[in-house]
Amino acid sequence: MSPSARDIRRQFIDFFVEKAAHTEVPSAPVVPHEDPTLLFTNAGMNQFKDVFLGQGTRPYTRAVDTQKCIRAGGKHNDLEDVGRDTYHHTFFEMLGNWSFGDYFKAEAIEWAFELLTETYGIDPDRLHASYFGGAPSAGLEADDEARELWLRHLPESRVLPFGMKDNFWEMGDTGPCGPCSELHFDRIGNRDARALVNADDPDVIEIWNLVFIQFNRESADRLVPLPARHVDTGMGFERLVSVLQDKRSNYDTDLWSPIFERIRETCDAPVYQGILEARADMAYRILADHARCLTAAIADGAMPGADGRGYVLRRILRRAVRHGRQTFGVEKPFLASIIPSVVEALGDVFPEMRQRQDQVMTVVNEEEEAFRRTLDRGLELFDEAAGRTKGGMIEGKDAFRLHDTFGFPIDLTTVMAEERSMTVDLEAYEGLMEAARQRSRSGGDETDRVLTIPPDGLAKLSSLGVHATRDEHKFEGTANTANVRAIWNGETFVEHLDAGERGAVILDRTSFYGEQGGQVGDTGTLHVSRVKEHHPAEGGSVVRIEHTGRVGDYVLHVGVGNEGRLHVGDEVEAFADPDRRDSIRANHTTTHLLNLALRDVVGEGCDQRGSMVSDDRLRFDYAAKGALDGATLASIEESVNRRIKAGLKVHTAVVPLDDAKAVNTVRAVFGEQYPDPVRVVSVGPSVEALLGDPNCEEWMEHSVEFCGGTHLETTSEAGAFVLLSEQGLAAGIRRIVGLTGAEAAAAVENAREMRQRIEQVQSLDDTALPKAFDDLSRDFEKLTLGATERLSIDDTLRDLRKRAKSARKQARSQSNDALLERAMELAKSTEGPLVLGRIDGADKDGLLGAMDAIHGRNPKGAVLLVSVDDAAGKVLIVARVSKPLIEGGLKAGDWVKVAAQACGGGGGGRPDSAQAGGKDPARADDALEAARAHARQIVD
RNA sequence: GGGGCCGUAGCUCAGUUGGGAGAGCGCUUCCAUGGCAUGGAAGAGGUCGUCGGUUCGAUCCCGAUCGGCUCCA
Repeated sequence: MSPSARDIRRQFIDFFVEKAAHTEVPSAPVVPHEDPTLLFTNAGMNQFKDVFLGQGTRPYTRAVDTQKCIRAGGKHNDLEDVGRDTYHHTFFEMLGNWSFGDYFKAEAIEWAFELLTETYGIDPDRLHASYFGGAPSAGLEADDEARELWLRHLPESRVLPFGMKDNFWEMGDTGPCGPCSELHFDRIGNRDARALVNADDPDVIEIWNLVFIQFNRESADRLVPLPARHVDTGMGFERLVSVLQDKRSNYDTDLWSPIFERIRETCDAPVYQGILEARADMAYRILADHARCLTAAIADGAMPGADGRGYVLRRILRRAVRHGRQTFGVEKPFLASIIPSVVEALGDVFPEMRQRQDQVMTVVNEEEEAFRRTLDRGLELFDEAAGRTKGGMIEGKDAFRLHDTFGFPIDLTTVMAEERSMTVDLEAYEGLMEAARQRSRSGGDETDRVLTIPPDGLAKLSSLGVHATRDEHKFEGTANTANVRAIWNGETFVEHLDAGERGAVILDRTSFYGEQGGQVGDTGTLHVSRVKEHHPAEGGSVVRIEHTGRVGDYVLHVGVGNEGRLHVGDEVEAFADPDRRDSIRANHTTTHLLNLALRDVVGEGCDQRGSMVSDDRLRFDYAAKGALDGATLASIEESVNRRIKAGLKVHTAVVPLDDAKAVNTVRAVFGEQYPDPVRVVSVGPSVEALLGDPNCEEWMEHSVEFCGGTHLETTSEAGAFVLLSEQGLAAGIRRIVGLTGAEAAAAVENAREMRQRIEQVQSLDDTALPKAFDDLSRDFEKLTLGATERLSIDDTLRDLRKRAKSARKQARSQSNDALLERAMELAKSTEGPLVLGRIDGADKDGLLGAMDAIHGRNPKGAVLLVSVDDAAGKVLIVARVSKPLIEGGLKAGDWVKVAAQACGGGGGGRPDSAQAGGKDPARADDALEAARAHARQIVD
């Protein structure tokens, strides 16, 4: 009887914990925290990257874990391979043991061999070890140390050297690196499988990679030995299980069978046969893999969306839905019902999946519904395109449009075409695709580049001896003296920044707050106080800092040189703009109060999904089912203001994470990884009081959050809070925008003035009302107003709008009556087929109406009317000509043109009906005369 | 981060050399009708997403902006 996946995982962890005092570390979220270079966590080392880069430390030097990984999108993209073979997955677990400057090769190799052969009982004859065979061209020697260690257990014939590609690990172009050593397993056995190692043979597979980090690469040809050497190992869990359960495919293990069973029930599918080429079996594998991936990602807080990792999730979900529909013919949304089987399989190891199961299912369901809607729209276009094919080939531009606008992958279009015995012009499609890619690439903003430093730049920084910026005084923000350590110009590090140049300045210490945790960075100035010795003649310099950001543990002061030249090595006085900092502090503390008010008013479940605190407003995104009504908004606003008025003291303290987590009222953000110790921000009670009695009921009245931002000393400094808007962001997520301080006061004042104006307008009579109402309502749209005020004012305006409308209508019908009357008089007083006249004060519709009235009376003639609008300084001309007269040569278009040209304008239209305008009301009669002359010439 | 498409009546959408805002469904009223999408007549309902520009004139052309969809990196 083979061991279960659960046992295998447990044995791995226990082995390192018990055998060698490793600390068991939970898997990091699959959505990386503060690492923009990474779409998803894709390797076990991600969560320890800062340790390897020498930028961070851990309270332990030996760790063991199973890490949730996603490889989809980005550089490592396995999405298209999933389902086609037995071992590619978008989501998988990576087992690993780690040494941070502790043990090295001997122990790592010894334990790896012992675990596999003794604990797991793998036949040593099936194992091959690979080691780094050296690369003379790169100046690297063979890793004979590893070779010797393996030879203690394995014969020479199964300890094999490989080159850079297979056995030398590098994080980037520069940075930590080192040789690695892998264990390969032969699924068949009793043969000489040497030649099949690293040869992409499905039966001779790599199961464990041991990386020995011993160098730091400073440049393409310079390697320096590291003082602290690390071990980073990774063993693909799914593959290991297949080996230990003696299955040739990862999918044949008990990790997948419960999920397959659920798919069979849900989709009413034929039983899984395990055949690689079978369409149904492929769909099984894709559905199961994608369901696992979606569960992991969404449970860690990712959402399907239009860009970045959200877009990757959307594609994965659609691919799953498509296979369910096309292969199993499922019509209803079905994907969500597979999720519980994933949670059942993995929920014990990754409890967040169990906690968030309902939410994952809701999100998946909504996204599937949305996909169905675009699918329907695209189907119409497809039908249309199919209808006008020539020779049964769908045009490339139609296929492209389906892809680009409706999200139809090309293979879907091809399949649908095949079902109708048609083909797709793939060549033209590819051409358009490439053109689109080109267009997309050619854009781009120069100024953004300077805002961040890529990973190799970072490595360069540390090799230049630039240490992490000391920013412990960022909470006070007082001016400080600092030394310029580096200047980044967006491409490379430079020695100086001239006036007018843009760059990012790195100081040894700063009191600027770098953008972090949803709080914007500070702005300010850097003044040179003492120039570096060897260029004293150049004098001082000032740099205006427009943004402060963070990369790794460095704080970047991004700005433009104002005067002089700033050199690396100069001493500067750094001033952060104090007023702006105050506004940010007010908005940040108020954001915490808002978070608490939401829980008070709406209840649990409205968890924070993000926030943005800047100097002019605050933004808070949270999970919610639907919109909040006016009364709810009002009471949230009131709740925040009550706490502001109460003048509560804001306390901060850095305390052990576990102690802080125990406090009952803490609102932590899901999926966020908090440092230990963590900074606690408490509004009201002191942090000592909280920790002294973490379960005290009273705390629930107060806001306590883990937060690294800047805050007020007492809440009353915020002045007031105005809730500006509440709107939907994405399925299940809503956003509140709010103001504090002066901005809030202005919004309150705006509302007061607006109400006054409404009262004035209400007292107007019907002639003045329409225009006054238009002005009022236009200003209302533009005005910054609190959401509750806006709602209630909008209510008042509704009645007024009705009144204005009917007043306008009545006025128009009255003026139209008058116009018609004058038109009839004109017609009566004119002899012959031509009616020309001037009816001032008519608008376009009125004039056209009058013209029609005359035409109705005189259907065989021609009419041309002129109206003067003195206020606008314009002349309006309309004309209508009957068929017989058109044939006689009188065309309405020409006619009005002649008239318009006589009063400084132009115009045109159809032969039977035309309009024109002029800019000179004084010459309106000239226009009329010109028109009369023109018509007489033709008609008479 | 960059590109493409879309935004017109309560709903689904038409609307080209730039020249008078439409259809179907729904709604209101009246007439007819013993029936599950009943027939007929009349009517209401529109800042053509918003702001700016070009023009005598913009739903239409141009620019910005907001919202929805979508693709690429």
